[in-house]
Amino acid sequence: MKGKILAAARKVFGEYGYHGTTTRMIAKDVGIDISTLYYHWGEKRDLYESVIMDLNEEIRQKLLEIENNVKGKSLTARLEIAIDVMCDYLFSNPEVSNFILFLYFGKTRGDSSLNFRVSEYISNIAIAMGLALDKKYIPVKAKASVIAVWNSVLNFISGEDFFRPMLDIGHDEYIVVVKDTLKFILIPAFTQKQS
Amino acid sequence: MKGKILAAARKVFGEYGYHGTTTRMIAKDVGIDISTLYYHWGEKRDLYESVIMDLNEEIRQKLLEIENNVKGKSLTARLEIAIDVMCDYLFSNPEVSNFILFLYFGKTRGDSSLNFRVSEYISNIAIAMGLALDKKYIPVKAKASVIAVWNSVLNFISGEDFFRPMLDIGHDEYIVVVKDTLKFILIPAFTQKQS
DNA sequence: ATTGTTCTCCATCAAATGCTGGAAGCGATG
DNA sequence: CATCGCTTCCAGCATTTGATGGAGAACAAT
Repeated sequence: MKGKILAAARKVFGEYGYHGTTTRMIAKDVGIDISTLYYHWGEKRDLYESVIMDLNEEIRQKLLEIENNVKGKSLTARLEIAIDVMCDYLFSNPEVSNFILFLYFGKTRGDSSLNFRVSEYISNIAIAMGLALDKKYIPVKAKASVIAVWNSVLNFISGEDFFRPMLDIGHDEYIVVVKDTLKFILIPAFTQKQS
Repeated sequence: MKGKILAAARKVFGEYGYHGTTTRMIAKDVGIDISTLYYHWGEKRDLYESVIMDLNEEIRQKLLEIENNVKGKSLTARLEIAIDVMCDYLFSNPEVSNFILFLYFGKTRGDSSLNFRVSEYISNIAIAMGLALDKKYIPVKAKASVIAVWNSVLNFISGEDFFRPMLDIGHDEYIVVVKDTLKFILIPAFTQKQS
């Protein structure tokens, strides 16, 4: 039950954001009374933070998976694999990217400072992609590039409802276009001669 | 007064999103009673939609300005100008990009279908940048590329509080890094030989 | 001064929302 | 069966929040 609630919370929080979500919405989504929800998770904020921690772990795993997959490959191949894997994962779990974007851009009333551990990920990706040679010092440029890529992926997935009508294509084709566009833009950038 | 309220609403809605914003927060920001706010703008939703329309017009103007600036320039120069102008504008008005991102990714309780006229912009940019030759038919690839660029810009600006600490740099340097990173990634992509 | 218009605020309401107490269901154990 | 622990739900409380009515201030026109 705790798991079912957590999954529903992730979904609803991802769609409507923290303030846009009411505990009753989550409870209804699970099919239980609010009291049951409070019995298992306590305050709304606690549940919200639990979702964050849950997502943190899931994404860490996913990036680890990518890291293992790209070892020894060429830079182009590494980028392609990373884009494909992340897109497949996020398209299958669209609430994830939505949730993360809310965390990035939305303030939460009352104090906040919720920590989503992207920072470590960014560095790890930069190294895995070969953008940084020394683990001790990762250039600002490398980090910023990874952030840009990371965001591009999230945006295309979360913004599907918004962007797909503009392109006038179906869902499956959208996935292909997104992957192609990301590769089209990113691969030349990272494989160009460093100036 | 109507103007002051609209400006405050834009700011607060941009920070906290629709549901995260209360009419009292906006009124307090202006320094007036809520009743005064309701007197001028009626329902919260009306005020919200007014902000959207206001932003629509402002962005249309900004893109028009860019369009006029890039005429006759090379593709590389066009991209650089577009990135610089948009970054300068959005860094000076960070609530704008935040607001737009909320529109993209956040559902609003109750019925929604608020229309933010990005679709036209996307096509116009594609043409202005020379990614599409025929105004009648703009390739999906061109549109998708423009969307990716557009999103990248918004993300860097709205996510400054999130990303800047990762890079461990100051605000002014952040602006420079963002512009450079965008150019670093985008220019090679669009100037590469089409395959 | 009177009148009328516009604007602002105080007090307040009704609904929504976060949250809780207590009673009842239910399965395991004795 | 009786008891215990765990879980679920009903009913309700306190606060927040969207929204309004009415009284008064500011000000202009006559």
